Formats: sequence, structure tokens, C-alpha cells
Amino acid sequence: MEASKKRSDCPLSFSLDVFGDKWSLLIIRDMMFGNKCTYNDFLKSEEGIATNILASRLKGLEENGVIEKSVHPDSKAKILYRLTPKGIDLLPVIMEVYIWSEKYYEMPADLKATIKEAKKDKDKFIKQVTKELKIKMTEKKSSS
Amino acid sequence: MEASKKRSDCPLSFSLDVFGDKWSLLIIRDMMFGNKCTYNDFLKSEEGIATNILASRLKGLEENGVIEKSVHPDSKAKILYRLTPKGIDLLPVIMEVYIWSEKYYEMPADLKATIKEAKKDKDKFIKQVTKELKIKMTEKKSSS
DNA sequence: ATTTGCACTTGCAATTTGCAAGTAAAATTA
DNA sequence: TAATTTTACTTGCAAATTGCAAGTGCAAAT
Repeated sequence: MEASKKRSDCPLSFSLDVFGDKWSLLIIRDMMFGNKCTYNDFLKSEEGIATNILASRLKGLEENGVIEKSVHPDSKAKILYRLTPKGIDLLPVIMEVYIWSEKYYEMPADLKATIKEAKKDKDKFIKQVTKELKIKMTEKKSSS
Repeated sequence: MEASKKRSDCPLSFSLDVFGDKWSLLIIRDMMFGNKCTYNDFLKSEEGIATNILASRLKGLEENGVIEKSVHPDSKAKILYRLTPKGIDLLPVIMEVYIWSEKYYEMPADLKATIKEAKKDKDKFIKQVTKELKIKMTEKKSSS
């Protein structure tokens, strides 16, 4: 549905086919920083994604190996969405977007402070958060 | 047309309102690495952007201060599009996308080698290319 | 047994995209 | 000087995507 024919040989263009839209990176952000992991969690996000768009984006991200579904430990009715290592590796991309926006836009003071702090030792921050995410994304793992 | 009402207070979401689509970053890539600077240059790009979409994206990027128009030194019929400092500052974002895709996708060998090389000393590469871009984007400057 | 929660799907109108053709001014060619 | 070509778009229209609202089916709670 989403995959297959690439527009060109440029990796930037096929990366954009994976997450180049208004919603995908927000879902990934929610999984990275918002502690969100279920369909309803994402639905409740500040930006108000429509339910059919959410379903379509989750499907696309899963097809592209950025996220994966698993059984929720609390209930069979719930589905736990988790970032794959490939998804976790989008952290540097998202970080650079935050750093860029911190330079050119206004935002809540606490967020601004956090970004500035992370920027001071970018590599350390990325490594630290990556490590935490890898732990978080495996700990509740039940099956696939 | 494009600007105004933001979806949330999250800088990631309003950054995506600026370049979160399938085309904007490709135009910026062409200006950074493809030595492209006119409407027809962008039209001829590998991915084949439609002319109305190109016009709309250029307008949006200009409204958001990422690019700017100037008089082409060769001809009054031509318009020279240039990256602003804000546009040049998207280099780290684009770089991280390249690095991500280099890890997970196949691509032409020479490009792969270039990315790997740039990745070795990321900061140095970014500084170097930023410097070159700042020079390039001002040298032919005529007026606004 | 009934209601609620969860993860979706479906229908439909509105917006956006993509393709093709057209336009106006500037530059080139005859 | 006139005709053609180049350049940067705009316009029209069909197709695809988005967004909103209202389901649907299964699980869990009451």
C-alpha cells in the first residue's frame, strides 16, 4: 500500500517516503518521549490526529520496520506499539529538528532548556536516551 | 496560505508544518548539494516534482524564511533561489536522515562512501559544508 | 447481562496532489 | 524587427489523500 516503487536513488527521498509527512514523526516522538504506546494514547495527543490517519500511519511505520506491534501485558484488548531499533535510530533526526526549531522559534521555556542542555553534549544525550529506549522497548516484550 | 495556526506547542509539529512533506527537503537538498538554484533546475530533479507543487513549495519555504528569491545575475527572466541561514541550518537534519538511511537501506556506493566519511567527523563536516554554503549563497547576491 | 474500552473500519465531503495545457515577460534567433 | 524559445509560473481537472463522524467487533469491567 505504502511501500514498493521508489521515486529515485536518493536515500533522502526514500526516507521521506517512510516518515515525510505531518504525522509519522509525531507518533515516534510520542513513543520516545511521551511514554505512549497504545492506539488510544496516540489518538489523545495534543495535535489531534484523525483515527483513520493514525491507523494508516501505524500500518506504514510497521511495514517499514520502524515500529512493531506486540501483546500488551495488561490486556488482550490492548496492543502495545514499540519502536524497533530502526525506529529508535531516528532519535538523532528528531533531535536535530528540535535543535533547529530551538534556534528559530519560540517554545515553552522548560522544553527550550531541555533542548539546550541536550545540545551541549549531543552524542552523550543520544547515547543515553538510545540506551534507555532500547531497554524500555524490550522490557514489556511479550510476543510479536 | 501555509502559515498561521499551529497544531500544538511542540516545535517538532511546527517544524513539520514547514518541511514535513515529500518534497520540501528534496528542494533544499538540491540547493545544498545539487548546485540547483532556479525553478527549472528543481523541475528537472530526478524525482520529477509537478510544476504546481514546486511553485507551492517554493512559496511555502520562502514564507517560512528557509529560502529567498533574488535576481539572477545572468538574466532578468531567471530567478535565483537561495537558502537563508535558517535554510542552511537544516543541514544537520538532512545529514542525520542520510546517516539513518545509510544504516538501513541500500544506495549507490559512492554516496554510501560519502555518508560514511562525513559521519566519521560529523561536526567537522557540518561546519565545513555550512561555511561553504554561506559563501555560495551570498556570492551571487544581487538584491532581494 | 449490559455497558464500557480498545483498535480499528467505513462513508463521505473537503482539501491536496499530479498531470497537462496555457500564459506573460524576457532572451534568443532569424 | 519579427518570430521563436526560455523561464517562471498559473489554471483546469481528475485522482488520491485527508479529516470528521459514525460505526463495528472483540475484550474487559460492572
